[in-house]
Amino acid sequence: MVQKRKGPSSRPPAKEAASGHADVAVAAAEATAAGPEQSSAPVRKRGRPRAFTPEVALARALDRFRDGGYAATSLDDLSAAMGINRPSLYGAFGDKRDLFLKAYEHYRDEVGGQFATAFDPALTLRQSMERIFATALDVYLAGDNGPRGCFTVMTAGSEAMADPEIRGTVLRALASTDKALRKLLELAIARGELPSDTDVELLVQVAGSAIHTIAIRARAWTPRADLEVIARRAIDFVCSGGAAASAAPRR
Amino acid sequence: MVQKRKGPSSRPPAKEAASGHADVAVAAAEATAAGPEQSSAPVRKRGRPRAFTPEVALARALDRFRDGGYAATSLDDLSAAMGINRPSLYGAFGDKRDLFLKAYEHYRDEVGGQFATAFDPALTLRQSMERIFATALDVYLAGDNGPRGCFTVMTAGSEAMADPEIRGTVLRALASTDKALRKLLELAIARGELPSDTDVELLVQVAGSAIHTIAIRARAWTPRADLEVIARRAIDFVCSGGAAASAAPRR
DNA sequence: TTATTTATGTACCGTCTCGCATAAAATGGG
DNA sequence: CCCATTTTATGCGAGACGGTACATAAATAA
Repeated sequence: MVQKRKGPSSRPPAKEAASGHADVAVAAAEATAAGPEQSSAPVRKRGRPRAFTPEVALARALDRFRDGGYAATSLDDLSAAMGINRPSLYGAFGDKRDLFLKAYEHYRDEVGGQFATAFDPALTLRQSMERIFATALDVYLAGDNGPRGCFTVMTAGSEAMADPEIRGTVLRALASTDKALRKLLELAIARGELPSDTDVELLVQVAGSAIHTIAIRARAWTPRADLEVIARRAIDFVCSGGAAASAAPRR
Repeated sequence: MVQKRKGPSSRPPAKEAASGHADVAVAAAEATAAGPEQSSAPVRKRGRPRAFTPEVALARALDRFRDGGYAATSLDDLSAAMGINRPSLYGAFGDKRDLFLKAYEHYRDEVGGQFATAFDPALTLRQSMERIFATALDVYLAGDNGPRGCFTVMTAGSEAMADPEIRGTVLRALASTDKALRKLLELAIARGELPSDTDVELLVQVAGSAIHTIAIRARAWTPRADLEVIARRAIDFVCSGGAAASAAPRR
């Protein structure tokens, strides 16, 4: 956590260094959010307790960032949406950029969890593919003010170019999806669902890029039916193994 | 947040209504940019001449918008980069949002022109595909401060959700690319470069989504060689006609 | 109880934001 | 030559921006 920005005498890092693993204990709290007062650890911390649950506050912040992006979302917007006054917000999550990074990680956990069920090895290849794209459509089209799209794609388009740390998270997210798709296809080959000479990288590319094009088009309010056509083509193509990858090129 | 519409008494539209086709005459100037003083129309307008060329000023503005996006680019940034003080800038292009839209149209003309050579009917399908992706890589990886990516993808991720007019331009750009690819493939079929039972929509999707995934990854500093691999796969796939589209699905 | 620790709410800082009012400068028309 | 027209530069102003002091409130430890 080098974080070159920020002037001297930054308090939040000092707090982390002083209280040690306090943040870890808080982060261990499950997102189930059963009751507002019932925290995870039986040991109560020393001072005045927080009036908010960090998990749900982060989710609220994420909503705002997903709607407008980093630059267009002000701390006032965030403070209002999270129900936390700015000084508390700053004390709990650091400055705006820190909050953005934490919200992004929250997104990765949340959406990663939604996609995880689609990659369940108990499913057939086709079942997995159907769920992957069904989840993608649900995630990308949801939103009170309009389709929120894919946060990784949004962030790649805005902050990833100039900010190395944010870029790192984007690259990690992209690589994670590629890897999951590759593993899924290799498992399908091992099971005999796809022929052993399948061009895995081609199928990974077709499926992954279909997700990206869906994310982009969703943000522009492309009707769900149109996106489903794109998804259907990718699913059928992958599940057919690329329709004879061993066929000789025609020219 | 994208700032509603603009209050009453907006001057730039009034000026357009008064001076009539002034903007059209300026817009008709070729982008060749031969000399700074030699304007398009031989008739000089009445008042004090402009100290800048609208075309190159728009190009400068576009550079800034492509680097940081709409919200993160201030009018001071734009004013400095264009070499135009804010009031002149406002008088010539309207407010920030108007300037963004005009810069976007400039981008569409410029990049559309670069891609146009790739869609020359005199080229073979493979030659066209090679040029399309070579152009995409050049355009998306260029930039003094980092890879600028695809402006349409960037704008889809940021402003397109909440601003209908910007969204319209994004949708037009997306549809334009799809249409050009479709036409290219249909021509290839008519010439016998691809079999008549080729699944055109599948190939359009694979090529178009490859462009999108390249644009996204480029913004995150993915090495050019990695992007070339993606391009290569899309090119070979399309030029092989999808490797037997008529093959029966395996399951 | 008292001390300590942590979080909260108000209020504020300096800076930047966008847009515009104003007046000077540069051209063509009469 | 003077006027009309258009663009230029200076600079202002109301508000939003990110970030922070400060005093207060609420909890635990001694």
